[in-house]
Amino acid sequence: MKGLTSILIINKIWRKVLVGSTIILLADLDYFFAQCEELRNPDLKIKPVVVGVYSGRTQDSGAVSTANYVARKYGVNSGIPLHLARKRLQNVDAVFLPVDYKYYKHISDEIMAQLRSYSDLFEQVGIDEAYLDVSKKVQGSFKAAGLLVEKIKNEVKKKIGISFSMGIGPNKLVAKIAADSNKPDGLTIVKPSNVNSFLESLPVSRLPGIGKKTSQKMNLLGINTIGDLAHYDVQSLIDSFGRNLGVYYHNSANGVNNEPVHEANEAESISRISTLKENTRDLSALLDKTDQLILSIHRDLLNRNSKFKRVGVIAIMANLSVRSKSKTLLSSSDQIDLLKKSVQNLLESLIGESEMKIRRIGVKISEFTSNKETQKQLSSYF
DNA sequence: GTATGCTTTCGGC
DNA sequence: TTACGGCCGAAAGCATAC
Repeated sequence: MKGLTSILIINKIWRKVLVGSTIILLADLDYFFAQCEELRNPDLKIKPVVVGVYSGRTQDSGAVSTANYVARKYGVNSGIPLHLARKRLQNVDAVFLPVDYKYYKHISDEIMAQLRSYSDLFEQVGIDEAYLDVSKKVQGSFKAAGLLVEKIKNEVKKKIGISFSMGIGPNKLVAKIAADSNKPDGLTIVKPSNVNSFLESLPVSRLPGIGKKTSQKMNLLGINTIGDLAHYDVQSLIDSFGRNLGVYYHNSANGVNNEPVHEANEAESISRISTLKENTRDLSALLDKTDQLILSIHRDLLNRNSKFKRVGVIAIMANLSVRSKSKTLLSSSDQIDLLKKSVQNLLESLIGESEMKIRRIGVKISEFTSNKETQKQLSSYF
């Protein structure tokens, strides 16, 4: 065992000598949905562009998915109600469009293929982000990495017409924060020797995984910047946030992160959610909607040749609070009737727990097993 | 008391 | 005056087993 460890360490040192340090890129496609709309209609570029999810319940009910930077100047950001966006842009020549996911996905696929070709290891995150491990490709040189990124940016701009922001760092965490710090069309390089000075003055909320709630809690402990967090006693962090998070926060604040770049796996859950025409707590009205959602989920399930073992329903109540119910089955299944029956049971019990009417309803399945595996096991058994 | 598993909520994009 | 999507994975919260 000791011998093996030594070999691994020697291996690591050799790698360092041969290729230099690890270099990770994070590419983040700028205001992606809105930029895609500008791509197919360049006249939009000078106007505020708002891409929204329209729920169909009233004119303009829904939320903003992405807005271009012209619209953001008016306070129109992701997540705000479309009505509010209208109000903020009422005296401006603004353009409101519904999301066209298929089109955006097509553009994304082309860009991702391009990015992948420049990487040693590639990991797509969502429709608009990707990590590239380019350590070998650039021989561990941050300078070479910077030149490579300029080249990729120009090529994607020329071939596809989309801009993105890039962060370069010694690991995924630093690359991500770097990319966030200069948008749109930015490039930020953080060499290992600059990691600490780069991070220390930033607010803790810039660390992935630290949102509003956690940063408020940290502020109460006197932790405001990432530098404060980096110097805070680890054991005290563990006491406040638990072992996993405490260690994660400590390492992250010090720029330490060893997450490898790897190809994304298949999704761990499939879900659909939809806004009802009007608020209701009538079971048959809800089941009409969940049946539609189930049909779409089941199509996806068959496409990936999987079985599910867990079923859930999620309800957004009239006051926008969220309730959910889920259940693990005794065995995996791909049967739509079982799915429908499970959803009905969960829905009945959820309705029984509150007097409030429901505004949006969703269905989710998870804990998949592959049909292929099952078939293999069966055939080898017989 | 700690690990594990199940269920609900949180939060990023 | 108010206004409010549709995903996903991770974390939190809780119960049970050892």
